[in-house]
Amino acid sequence: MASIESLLQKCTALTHIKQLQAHLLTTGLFQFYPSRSKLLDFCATSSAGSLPYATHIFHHIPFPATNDWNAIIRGLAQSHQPTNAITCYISMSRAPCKPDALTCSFALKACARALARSEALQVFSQVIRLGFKADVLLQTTLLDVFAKTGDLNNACYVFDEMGMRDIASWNALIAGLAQGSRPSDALELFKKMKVEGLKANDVTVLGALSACSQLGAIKEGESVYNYIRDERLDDNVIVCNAVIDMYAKCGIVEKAYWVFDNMSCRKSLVTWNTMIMAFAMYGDGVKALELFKQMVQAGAVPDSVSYLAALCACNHAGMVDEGVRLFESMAVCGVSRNVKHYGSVVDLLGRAGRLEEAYKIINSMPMVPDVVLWQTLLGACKTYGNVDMAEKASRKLVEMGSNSCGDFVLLSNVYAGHERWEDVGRVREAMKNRDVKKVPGFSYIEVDNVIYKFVNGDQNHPKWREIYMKLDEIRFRIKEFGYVAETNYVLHDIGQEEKENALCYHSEKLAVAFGLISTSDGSTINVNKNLRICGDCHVVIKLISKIYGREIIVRDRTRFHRFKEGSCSCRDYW
DNA sequence: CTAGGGTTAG
Repeated sequence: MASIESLLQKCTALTHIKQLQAHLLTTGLFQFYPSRSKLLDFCATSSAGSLPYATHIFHHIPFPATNDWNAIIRGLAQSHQPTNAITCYISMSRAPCKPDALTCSFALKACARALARSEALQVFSQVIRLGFKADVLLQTTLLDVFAKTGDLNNACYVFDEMGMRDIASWNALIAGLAQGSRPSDALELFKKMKVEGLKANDVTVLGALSACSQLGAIKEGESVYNYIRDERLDDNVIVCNAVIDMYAKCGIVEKAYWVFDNMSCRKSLVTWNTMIMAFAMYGDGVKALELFKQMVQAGAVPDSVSYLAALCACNHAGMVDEGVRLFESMAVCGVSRNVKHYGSVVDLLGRAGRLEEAYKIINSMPMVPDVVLWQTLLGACKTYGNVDMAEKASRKLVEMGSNSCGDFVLLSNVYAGHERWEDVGRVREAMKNRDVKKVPGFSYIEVDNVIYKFVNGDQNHPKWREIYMKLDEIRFRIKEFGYVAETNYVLHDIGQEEKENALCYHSEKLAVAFGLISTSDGSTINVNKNLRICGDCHVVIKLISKIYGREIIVRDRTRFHRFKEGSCSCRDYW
């Protein structure tokens, strides 16, 4: 008889599995290993199988073996309800058979997916009790769980304590650091790995590229790409996609497109989506939509991410009607809309001043609108000075328990625009009574291969006095060009002069000033900010680009701004 | 027929 593996491989539907099960039952093989466990495993994890059916079989086994449990725990860990795997693992500890290393592996994987940190620690203590402490694979999984649950210190600790490490262990920590808002540490580890004589593979470079993208570290990114080419890692479409994304996020959309256009491997849907999103971030709506068409012509089927990228492109390019048409065509094409699609059109309509339509769309949503949607609408209300709508949006935000400082400032600015000072005061009072949160803004800039980070009002940089002097100079020079500080971007509970100061030392201004004093005349300055650029900084940087003859590229949370000769690529629409 | 399991782009 053919082996159970080869028979399972031929199963493409649940009925095939059932036939095989019947066959095993009649031949009496079902009660023996490894056949039963292998069938269970296949049924629980393969797309041809069915997890409920696997669970059903499992419950009818009088004394399940370790491998039967493993099959179910593995299946549950991969399912939409990974916590069920943890529950199952706990019931197993009351069963007569013992968990093995594999059981622990699947349980830890479930913890990672369920973001269950304390459960992961419990599984880990079991790992030690059962004597699997030195298992490299388990240690790597554990490291990954810590990283994914946001406990990077413990992830590093596990890594440091490992007696043996292989490439996957390094990869797990590099990826963990990159995805856990410590991209600089990820890059450092990437370099250290090479120093220690390990050869980076495709997974390693993905982590490194992700770190470069976040930091906007073009030099690093470029050198990673050179390595990729030398090692021929670019025959992997996933690697190519990450390279395209890296170039796009580091401000070189042309290079991103070059990589896209010169790929030796087959493009995937992600490849197209990445490139469309890249054009969108630059406000090049025409190219983005062209690519969207090309993608369809090439036979790819756009998914919800493709539509999001295209909508985003319309949004950043002010192509309102195209955007609305795309949004409406989604249903026809059978692509489901999520909160982000709604967010994008609401933004699109809001910025065009079509507030009523935006409001109607929010109310027509089949899912609960999130905070971001109402904030978007509120922002549009501020732009168009619509008090009624602003009050509606604010009421929703308060109901939803939003404590964001920006929301209060927006509402108070709408009132201020109509000189309704009593209402302004009321909002200010509400802010004091609540513990409003401010997300700290920061900016990165790379100078001579070193990445510097600035926070608002930063005085930690060794050259901070020089930087502040440069900013004073800038402030003086731009006033000649008629600059007036746009202080309505600041909280209302401080005086005018303080407001100007608060604006003056925004992280992006500090980074640009540092760029001016530490790079050669005429060279391009690249800055990367975690939040959206503020209106005042936008005005100031435009003027800087003109007065100092510099091209300045600022990447903010959502897009790129390319400042040149006094104007910005976004045409002040963002 | 007693291994299998870990790291991965939009």
